[in-house]
Amino acid sequence: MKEYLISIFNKAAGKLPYLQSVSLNFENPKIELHGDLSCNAAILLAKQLKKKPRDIAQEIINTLETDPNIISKIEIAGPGFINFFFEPAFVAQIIKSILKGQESFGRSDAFKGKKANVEFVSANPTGPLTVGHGRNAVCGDTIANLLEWVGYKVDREYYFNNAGRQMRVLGDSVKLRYLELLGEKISFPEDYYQGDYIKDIAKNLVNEYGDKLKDEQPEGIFKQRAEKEIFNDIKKTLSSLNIIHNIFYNENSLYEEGRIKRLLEIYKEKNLSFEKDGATWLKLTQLGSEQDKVIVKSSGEPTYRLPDIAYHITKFERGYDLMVDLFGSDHNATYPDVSAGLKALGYDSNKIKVLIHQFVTIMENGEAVKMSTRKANFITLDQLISEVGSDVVRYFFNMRNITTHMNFDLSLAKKQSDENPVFYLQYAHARICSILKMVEKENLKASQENLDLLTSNEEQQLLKKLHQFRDEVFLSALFFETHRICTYLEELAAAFHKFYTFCRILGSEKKLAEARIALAEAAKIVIKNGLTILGVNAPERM
RNA sequence: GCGCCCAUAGCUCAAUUGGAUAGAGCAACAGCCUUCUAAGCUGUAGGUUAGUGGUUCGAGUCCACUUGGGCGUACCA
Repeated sequence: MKEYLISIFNKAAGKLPYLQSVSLNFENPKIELHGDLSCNAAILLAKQLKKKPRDIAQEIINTLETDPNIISKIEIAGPGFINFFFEPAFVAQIIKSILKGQESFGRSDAFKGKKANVEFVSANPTGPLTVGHGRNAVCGDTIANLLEWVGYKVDREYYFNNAGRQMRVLGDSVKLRYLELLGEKISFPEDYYQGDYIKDIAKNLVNEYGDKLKDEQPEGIFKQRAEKEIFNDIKKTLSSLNIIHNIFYNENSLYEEGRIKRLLEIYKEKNLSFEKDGATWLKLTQLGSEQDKVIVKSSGEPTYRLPDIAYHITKFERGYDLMVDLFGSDHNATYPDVSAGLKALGYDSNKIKVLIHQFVTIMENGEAVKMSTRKANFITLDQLISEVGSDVVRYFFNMRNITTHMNFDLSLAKKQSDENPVFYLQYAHARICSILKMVEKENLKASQENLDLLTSNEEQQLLKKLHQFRDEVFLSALFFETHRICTYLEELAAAFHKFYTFCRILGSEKKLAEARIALAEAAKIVIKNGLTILGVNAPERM
């Protein structure tokens, strides 16, 4: 429908040049009375043309060459909206595109030939993933899916650091637990990793090596073993959500390849850094920031900013047209420094899209649970998945705008998992599969011959919803908003359930039944494609 | 103190990026299964969009201030 309007407006723009100076915007009105699609161009043009919007609207309508078999009515309404009403028979034609496109319907090649990198999760291997990481993981993977649907070639990347202070404490923690298991009296510092998983790793070492590791350094086998086991667990957790990163980028390689050293030299050469109090500072004030920041501590160790900048340079070198970084809100202060540091070197930081998601507050028995990996009072992502299932976890995190502070009531999630909207969608899909099996037994088949019979309110509502899918995918990708897909699918499922209730297939006249089967198949394809983007299964029966 | 984010129905959240009468789910109430899956459908009730002012044809959305919350504000990441 929208494509048709765009084409006739483009044609009219030849006669009305001012149409080219406005961005054409066709909306789906909330109220049926306002038509199927609505255009506000006349209102937007009023000021520029110094004419009444309704007069401009009339002029536009007079110029449009519309096919009466496609558009049944055009109205000017309110302050100057142009409302278009479509012929039911034309609306039904969408079924043909859907059945032709199948599992590709909704994809577009808008960004064909472009490469994108989505960096997400990126948790250091100091402990299992928590529910908080779950939001990052799910949204990151879904955004990657969305980008693929609009034509990008996408890399899913995990950036990690296995050096540094956190990891040293991890090694120390494992060694202490190891000694404890050997019967030594230890005192376990409060700021060490308290979780039971540390004891499990120590136990494995005792089982394999006995007391032979007593004199080993914590930085050696203890740290290495901990990293390996924890990383394996993280990957296992992610893969149970069907999340697979194809690139793991180790911060350490930036040092090994001499990138850190080189970057420092470049900043010095360009006179963008200076020495003070034994540390090296980046002249961020000169680049528009509030204050200068340390990039190498007086101890000689770089702060996170330097490797972060070097890391993003590798992404530029790897030729990405779009780089998405997904962080929790605790990182909201770090990015501007990195961006400024990159811009100073001539990199186009507009290619980097930093998405900050707000925290997940876990509620249990009406109380907020404060979580910390160090203190080990977290709820792991694994626990959550095993309690409610991967589909619910993925849907739950996807269904909300990442800007929202999200409340996760654990007790409620377990109790009411049956009432989760994801089942509403899956049920719609299962219902369609079931009816399609049923009609096969009756020797009925989908037919595209008599789609013009699909004129009832429920059929038309469902068809119009199907028209919107491709646009929803495109806009979701453009704005990196996964929740739009959820909202759309809930509306689509609702439209289907109504159709199912009021428009029966078995028992209808044969031509009508065959057209309805085609409609049901089209709805099935779109629901399934939408769920696929979200990473949620579309079951054939429930 | 300063910076970023947030505040919408009893609860959890939407609202086509400034559009027309702010919508869903859950919870509550009243109905619908001898007929394709009742994990469904129909109806009722629920709102000064935290507050005050401003910008314009038009504001939940943009601006200013106020209130209340989250996260930062390191020579941690």
